[in-house]
Amino acid sequence: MALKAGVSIASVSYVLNNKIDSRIGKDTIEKVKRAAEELNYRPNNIAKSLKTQRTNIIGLIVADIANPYFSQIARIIEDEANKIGYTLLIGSSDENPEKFEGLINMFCDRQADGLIIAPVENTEKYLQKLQKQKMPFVLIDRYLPKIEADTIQINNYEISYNVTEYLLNNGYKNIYLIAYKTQLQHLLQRTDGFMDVLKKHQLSQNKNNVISIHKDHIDQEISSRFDLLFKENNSKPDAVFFTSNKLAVSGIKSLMKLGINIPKDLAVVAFDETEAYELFATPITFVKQPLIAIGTKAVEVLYTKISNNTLPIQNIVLKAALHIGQSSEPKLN
Amino acid sequence: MALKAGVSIASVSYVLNNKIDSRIGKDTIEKVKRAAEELNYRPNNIAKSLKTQRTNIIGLIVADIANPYFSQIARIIEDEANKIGYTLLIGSSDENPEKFEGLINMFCDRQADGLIIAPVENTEKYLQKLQKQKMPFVLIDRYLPKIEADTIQINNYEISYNVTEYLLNNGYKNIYLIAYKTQLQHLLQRTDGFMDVLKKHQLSQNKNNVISIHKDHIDQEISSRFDLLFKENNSKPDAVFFTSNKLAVSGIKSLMKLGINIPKDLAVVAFDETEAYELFATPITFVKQPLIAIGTKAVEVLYTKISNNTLPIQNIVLKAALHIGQSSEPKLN
DNA sequence: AAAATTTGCTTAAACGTTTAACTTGATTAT
DNA sequence: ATAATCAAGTTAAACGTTTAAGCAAATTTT
Repeated sequence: MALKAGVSIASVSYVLNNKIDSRIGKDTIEKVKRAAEELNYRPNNIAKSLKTQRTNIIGLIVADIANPYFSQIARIIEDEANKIGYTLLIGSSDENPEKFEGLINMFCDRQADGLIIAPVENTEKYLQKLQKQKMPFVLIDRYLPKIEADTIQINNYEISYNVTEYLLNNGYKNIYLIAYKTQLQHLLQRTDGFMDVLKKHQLSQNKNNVISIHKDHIDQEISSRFDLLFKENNSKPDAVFFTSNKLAVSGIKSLMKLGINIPKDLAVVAFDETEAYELFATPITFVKQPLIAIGTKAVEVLYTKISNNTLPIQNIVLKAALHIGQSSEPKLN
Repeated sequence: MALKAGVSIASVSYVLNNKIDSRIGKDTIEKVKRAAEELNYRPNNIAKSLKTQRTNIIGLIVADIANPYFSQIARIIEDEANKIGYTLLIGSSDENPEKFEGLINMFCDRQADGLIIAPVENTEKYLQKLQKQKMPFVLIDRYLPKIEADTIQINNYEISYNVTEYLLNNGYKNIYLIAYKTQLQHLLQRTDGFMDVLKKHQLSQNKNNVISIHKDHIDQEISSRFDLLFKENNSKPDAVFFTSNKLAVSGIKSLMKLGINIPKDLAVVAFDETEAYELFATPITFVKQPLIAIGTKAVEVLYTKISNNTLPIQNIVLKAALHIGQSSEPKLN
């Protein structure tokens, strides 16, 4: 390239990087640009990265890329990253700590400039390792109490509290929460919000209004719990609140099999969006997370962190909204 | 690292890359391995790539990563790539030639070792550029007639032919095909298969049994076409065959609004899977593509291409299967 | 007119690996 | 005893950039 333009290798670099502070003559600039055009020249990013110690790569670790919640977020983050000149590398941990570690290592090996992470349970040590190596990162969706780091979260407790109040106000008395068996704080907060409303209204005798499902056997467990719940004739639920889209989809399938009419027999509220809701006969009421805000904030916070790793930690909480459909219409008595 | 082990930088390289052909003593191997362990040493891939001219990166360009068809394929390809030591970089063109070009450039700039591509219309020139630069690539899902390249496809014509015959055999007489307005061969083949069955059974008077939808206005166009079709009383369809999952989801939503009962009033067959079908009241009959085979074959073919770019071109055709639900049950008269 | 500064460009080191070529000492073959 | 071979390691060039430092010529300042 340099010889094609008939100038030094350094001049090429200065011109192509617009380093106008270093003084390059107009004709040299012309020569280089024309040669670059003609040769279809594209600088070698590998070499550039080796020298500059920056790759312009952001790594994203999601829990499950097949889940529309994460694939949507990934798209948003990709767009935001591109806007500021970064390439996004995506990995899916599938909630598996080993796979999670593998991804962390992969991103470190590829010298990502920073990471956006939805952490998995029991992965504190890997995040601590990142902190030791001064790899900038931002946690999204979840956080780990032992890790002091930048986070983007939503108001899980509050929105869950509000949803439960909303159902009560609509006349539902025997509300069940379908949750995960988990230690993940953001999910526990959803349960807490629910429970606190029950307590407040002295309905807390029913601690067993919370049904906890193991993430690896969603269909089986929901199906068998629902069979029991809706076949015994005392104390049937009149509303269920699913704390994730996967639980909701599985649960609704189960309810269809049981021939339960929504909302006549049972009100339903779900968490998160998925296209699947749209083919269900009754428009589903669901908690809509501010995905765009989450994605843009995550990139923004990470970018400031990459630029200056000594900045104080930010813990950003965004508000989710309740999107009201017909699945939770006021109860008719 | 080298000084930590007390050996030369070269010895470290030999040991860590298991270059046993070069003769390294047992104690040196020990020293290096222990030092690597202690320092938590991870070789710099950037430098490695600069020297070796290989990045161990495979790029994947899909048409729409939010579509479960492509996100599934992406997961499969990622797993396959990892198995053979490659990292997968994913990009989504959103059927936009400019974005497509941007991704091609990005992958070239990042020095991917090879690309797996679902090409967009009017992108021949970018693929030709790749061929000129000797960048190995494999086309999936689609192909461009002007481009001689390795491809993985399915038997689009045949499966569409079979689906149409199947509907006829089930007693449906007035079948409509919902297709895209497009020049993409694989989609045209689906239309051809459909039309050829109609012709064979002398039902071809109705060339307008094919409804072509512009990809950017799916909901509006389907909705208005269906409004017309099902409100006029002569020649109502008794079956529709959607040639993609997006068309199917949109179409089924429309049919729900129109209060049409499936399969009593209308049989439905879709192309490709999506979780959304599962929440629909009637289990949907759909064409199931062999996603795992597509993904593994794509990686396999690409890998042989990377290893030896002079090998002859392969055009692999895999078979799709019809997954029969209740949405296309034999017609009751 | 000499000194100082500015302009325009080049030189060369560095980034962290890989790998061919080399060295040195030990062993084996003649 | 000498030559040839082998084993175990080191040296140094190279990959394609960036960028500090250097240098000459032109311009400005004194």
